[in-house]
Amino acid sequence: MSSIRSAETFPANTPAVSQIFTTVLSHGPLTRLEVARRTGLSPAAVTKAVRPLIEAGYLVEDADEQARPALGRPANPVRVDGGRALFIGVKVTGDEIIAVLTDLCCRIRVARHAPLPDREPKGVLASVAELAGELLAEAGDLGVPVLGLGIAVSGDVDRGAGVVRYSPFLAWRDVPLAELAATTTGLPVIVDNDVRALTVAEQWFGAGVGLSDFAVVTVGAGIGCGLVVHGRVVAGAHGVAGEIGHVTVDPAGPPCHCGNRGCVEAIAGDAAILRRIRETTGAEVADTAQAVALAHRGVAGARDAYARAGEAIGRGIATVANLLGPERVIISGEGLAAHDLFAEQIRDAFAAAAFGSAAECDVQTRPLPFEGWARGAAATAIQSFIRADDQRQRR
Amino acid sequence: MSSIRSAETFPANTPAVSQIFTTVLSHGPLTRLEVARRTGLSPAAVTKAVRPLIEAGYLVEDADEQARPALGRPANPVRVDGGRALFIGVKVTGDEIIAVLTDLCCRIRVARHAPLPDREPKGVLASVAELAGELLAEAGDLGVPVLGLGIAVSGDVDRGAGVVRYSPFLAWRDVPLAELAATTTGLPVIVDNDVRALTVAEQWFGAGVGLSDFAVVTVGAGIGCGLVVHGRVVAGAHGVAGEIGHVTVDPAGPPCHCGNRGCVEAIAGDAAILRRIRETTGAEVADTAQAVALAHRGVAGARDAYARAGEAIGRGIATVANLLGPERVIISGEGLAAHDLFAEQIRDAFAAAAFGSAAECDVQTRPLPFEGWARGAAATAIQSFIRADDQRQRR
DNA sequence: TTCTTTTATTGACGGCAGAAAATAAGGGCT
DNA sequence: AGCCCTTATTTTCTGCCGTCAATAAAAGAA
Repeated sequence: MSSIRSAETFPANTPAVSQIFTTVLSHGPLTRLEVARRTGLSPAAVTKAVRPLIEAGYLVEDADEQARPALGRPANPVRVDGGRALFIGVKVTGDEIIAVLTDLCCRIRVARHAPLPDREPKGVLASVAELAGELLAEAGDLGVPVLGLGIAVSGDVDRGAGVVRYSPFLAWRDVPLAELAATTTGLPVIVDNDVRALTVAEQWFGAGVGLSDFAVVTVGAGIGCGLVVHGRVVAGAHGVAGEIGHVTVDPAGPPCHCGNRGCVEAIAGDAAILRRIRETTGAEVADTAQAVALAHRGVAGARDAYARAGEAIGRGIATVANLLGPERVIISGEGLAAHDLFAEQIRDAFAAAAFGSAAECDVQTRPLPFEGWARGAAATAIQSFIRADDQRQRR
Repeated sequence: MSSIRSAETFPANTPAVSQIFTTVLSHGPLTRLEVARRTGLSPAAVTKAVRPLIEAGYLVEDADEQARPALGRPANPVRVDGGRALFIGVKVTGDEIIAVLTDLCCRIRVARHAPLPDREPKGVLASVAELAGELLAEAGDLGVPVLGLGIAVSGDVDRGAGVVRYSPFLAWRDVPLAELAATTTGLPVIVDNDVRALTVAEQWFGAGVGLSDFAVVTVGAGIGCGLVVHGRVVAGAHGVAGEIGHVTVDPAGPPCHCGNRGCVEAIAGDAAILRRIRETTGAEVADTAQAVALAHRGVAGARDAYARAGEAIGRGIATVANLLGPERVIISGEGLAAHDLFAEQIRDAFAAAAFGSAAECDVQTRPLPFEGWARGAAATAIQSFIRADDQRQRR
């Protein structure tokens, strides 16, 4: 707690600086020349921008003596010093809070979680503050300042205003969470939708690095989707975007809590799979783990439920691909535990429903550890720290 | 033909200039102060940027003496002089060519069309050149230079490269149309997908002015969709985007030429509606006009076919709204002749399938005259003339 | 007539980024 | 060992865009 300089800001006076920094952040160690090539700036501009970043400790020269191209002056790559600063990411679900302490490169240093005794904003805030306090103490032990706090909440979140407009799981409406948490913790706070936060993490530190158009699809209790178009995360004019879960794939399908029938989520969400297994097999499956076990044992009804789920997800992804033509779709989420049960159906349904060259889209799966969501929240905090008020996008 | 200075370029040395110009172009006459407010630039910058544009004749001071605010120095609004330059837009369909001569404000001055005797690139090119020649002659009579030619083709078009990658209607593959037409006509040529071109026209001169996120849905022989996200038209990583026509709305629906079942186009495309009317009523409907007439006469099978089409379109639009959260959806296309037959179904299906606040999206219809597509092509030519090599977006 | 109010314009200034050239740092060749 | 070649980095200089602050302009109000 003692070593925190809460007013520390990133020395990004100019768009070029933040562009250069994010390039180095995402693309590992790079020589100045290579940075210049990727950003379209001149080598001179890179040198000038890099110097203050090195002086401030955010970049370091990577004395990596192994990769010698053997001709000409040896290159002197720079990389981000992850240990220069720490960030806290918090994911709030309906029944627990997960918090991580990450470095500037979004690598997780410490992870904690705690049950959520109370869904009232006040109680949640207290729990967040407590976990954040523990992580701040850890950071203090390391002697590294914590420069931001990101909070991810599912539902309709206005990141700019820092307000949770509506969260079904928490039963919140118009809670100014950023302001509340900032006064409680003394840190700069960013609040964002959980799927968008995960998308930011993929864009800066994951499988979306370097892509200007991609989608992240999360499979679990719900089916979510984060979209990056023209290098920026899509937020939606009314706060709603990426609602792949309520895309209809079969108007004759099972009813969905949204009031329609045959939504992706009504077929491929955890609850939907469980219900279907119960209906077709009559078995008493209490949770997803049992359902997966049943399917792995080869019970036809269970396998079928997962196959249908895979087909629905594949169709949903194909819809995204047909509409947006992303370069890549990254499938992630807790539901990937059952990946082997529906991977094939996802691919087949996608291939069948993708139109023309939309099928060239690269569909990959990425496992998501349980701290993944919290890490996404940390990524939004890092992003907001770096570009404070700059809205440029990279190629 | 005589008065064409083919090398004339737009004096947009700086991003600020092109930003200011497009603001004035889209938002009618504006005072310099108002322009400064909208662009976020300082009034001084606007004054300096405007001067050369006035000298070059692209802007004029609007000596409009009626709207006096009666206090302070009288405002001196500037507007674009549409008559300063002309552009040609050409739409190539499977069986005819439509060409328009527009001014800089994309107002149509002359429209022509001609049948397409031949679908080979050579023959199409000759027809395009002939129509363009006629329009060039008209422009010559007016003494106004033509500064660009836009060509709109359905299918997979690489605008940057000026190549038609694949056009099913013309049976073309990898035709470098921009290059060919440029050498034939001597004009700078832009080739783009027809729906994207129409979207550009709406973005700059239509119902999309000032919006950073909206969609254009075209209803006709096919169902198409152009998307604007973050102020830019979505092109798709593999050339495919906005393929709303092949979004599945009912996996048990009628087969589509794409190989799937129940695509929007397989239910709401002109051919699909005709087929369904024939099947349900047994009537011999030869074309869309007859089908509309039948429905207007109250024939149940015909009315039903249109109702189904409206439902499919509404679902498709809801899918777009759920995924992207646009501010507005603009429905257009030749199919709007039957607008009264399915407008209600579109609205109902959209309202039912839109999730949460995605339903707040403003859905409007805009009639599309038969020169609409060609005007879109002209809009792309205007756009490319103005921003030559600038990729900034507006708010 | 003189003041007030709003808009437009001018000139000085600061700062970003690019170009060109200089400098640095190897390794290979003779 | 000394020279040359290649590549990386830095320095210096310069152009130029856009802001700041002061000024002009054109009414109506007092």
